[in-house]
Amino acid sequence: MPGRPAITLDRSSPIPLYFQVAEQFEAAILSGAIAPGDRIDNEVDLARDLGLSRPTMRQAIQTLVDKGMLVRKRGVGTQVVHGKVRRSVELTSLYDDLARAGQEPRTEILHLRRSPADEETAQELRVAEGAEVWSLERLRFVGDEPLALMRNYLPIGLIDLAGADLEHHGLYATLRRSGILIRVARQRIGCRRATTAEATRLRERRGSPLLTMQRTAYDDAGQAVEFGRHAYRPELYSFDLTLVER
Amino acid sequence: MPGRPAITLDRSSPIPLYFQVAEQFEAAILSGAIAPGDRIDNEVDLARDLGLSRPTMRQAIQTLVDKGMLVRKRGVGTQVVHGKVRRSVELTSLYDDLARAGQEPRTEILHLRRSPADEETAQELRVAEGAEVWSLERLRFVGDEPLALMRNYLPIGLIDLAGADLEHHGLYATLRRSGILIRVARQRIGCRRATTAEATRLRERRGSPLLTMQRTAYDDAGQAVEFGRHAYRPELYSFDLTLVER
DNA sequence: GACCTTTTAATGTCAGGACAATTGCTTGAC
DNA sequence: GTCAAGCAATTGTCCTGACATTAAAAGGTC
Repeated sequence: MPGRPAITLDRSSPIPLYFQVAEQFEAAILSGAIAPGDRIDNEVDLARDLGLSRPTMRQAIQTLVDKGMLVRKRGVGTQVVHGKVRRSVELTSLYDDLARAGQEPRTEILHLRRSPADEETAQELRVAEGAEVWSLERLRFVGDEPLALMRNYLPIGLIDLAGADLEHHGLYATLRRSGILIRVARQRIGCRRATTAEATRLRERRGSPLLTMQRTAYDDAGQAVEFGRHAYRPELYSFDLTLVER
Repeated sequence: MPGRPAITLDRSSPIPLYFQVAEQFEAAILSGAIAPGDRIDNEVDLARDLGLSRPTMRQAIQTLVDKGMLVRKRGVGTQVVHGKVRRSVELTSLYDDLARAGQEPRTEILHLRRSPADEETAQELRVAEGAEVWSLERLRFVGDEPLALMRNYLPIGLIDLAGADLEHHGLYATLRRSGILIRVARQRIGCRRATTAEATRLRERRGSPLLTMQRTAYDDAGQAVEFGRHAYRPELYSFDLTLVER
């Protein structure tokens, strides 16, 4: 029946206070210290007891509401949502995802070269059709099984991929280390039959269903940074997402 | 070069001020009155000119940032994101989606009955295995083409589906009208071959790839109110989503 | 001209307060 | 006993103010 976890604040830390509070609430929820369905204490009391202002406390709770872990009801209170919280689709690469899950991913670079952009790629990256772009094709494994075939296109001049260690760090981590921060991405998830070439690479039969994802990512200047066409083996991969009504 | 659209505020309206501002900014962006890449005026000036406080103005901008339409950069400003804003995955039903797109959807109810919950359904809805739940199966058309086969399971007692007009209103609208508000939903998107029964219903060949979506929806009390297993024809449907880094 | 420092401008964080709106419960009348 | 009015609890909205942090631009020095 704890209406709140034990929370310690470090005011000298550069980590924002609302974030510290949110983190510790999240840990308490994930560990089960606060059970699903439990009501947490009201904002005013929490703020007073922690020595915070109410807006700061509200901001902490809001971040968890946005994550789908808490639900607020005016006149009632704030509750922990039922149902285990699956990881939602995030702005991270598959490599990061797998590494976090401890699955030991491995990447094989099939090719990395400069080539003219096809029509769709040019449109997504906002370059002229036929203009040169980086073209990267990779095959990702979990253990010995091929998992995904990934084709990425990046505008030239943004980054020099030739020297990047793409086998060990993932595309997004490579971009981050070059100071390129992805802020917005638009994805389209679909499904189609494997081509012969895809089937060979992924060790599937020709015509097997593949889960596909197209993504265009934009940096914090709103510029298109990456366009990708990926294909996943559906027995090994799916997209989990949490939707929250505002 | 407009740093802002013309904004009118109605302080007597029950619609929150921050929402009024966000709506009008959104309209200006969608209409192209503010072009992608344009920087909008800074928060302080906007707040002053509109006669609002800065937190309110910030809240307005934040809602659009959350939607992926704007990007903020500390020390720099706030910009309109490039790339047309596709509809993101929202907490609405397919019926709502299609109706909004003016596609004239049509729904055929294949069956609506009470039946014992299988293991997965029972777990998702948090009822005992074998307990009775509503079982609803529908086939959705766009024009003459079957688009999706939808199987939904709802706990009994929450709502009486027997009298609902599911052919014309969609499941979520029906729930809304009964005072049940969906606040959080978890989805898993995948892909597999069609079974014979599915292929017949969807006018596909047996073994054709189908896009699948599993969803569990929770109301504002955190209770599971719906579990669904849907299958879509991949030539006619895909999932678009916008991801935003927080 | 290249490089470092300072300035400036913008968003990020936080405080404290006030009132509104909604909900659920209690109390009272019938 | 039942129903409705009132009340208390809780989140929603909005205000004013302050300082911190970051990034780009401007300026000065070598």
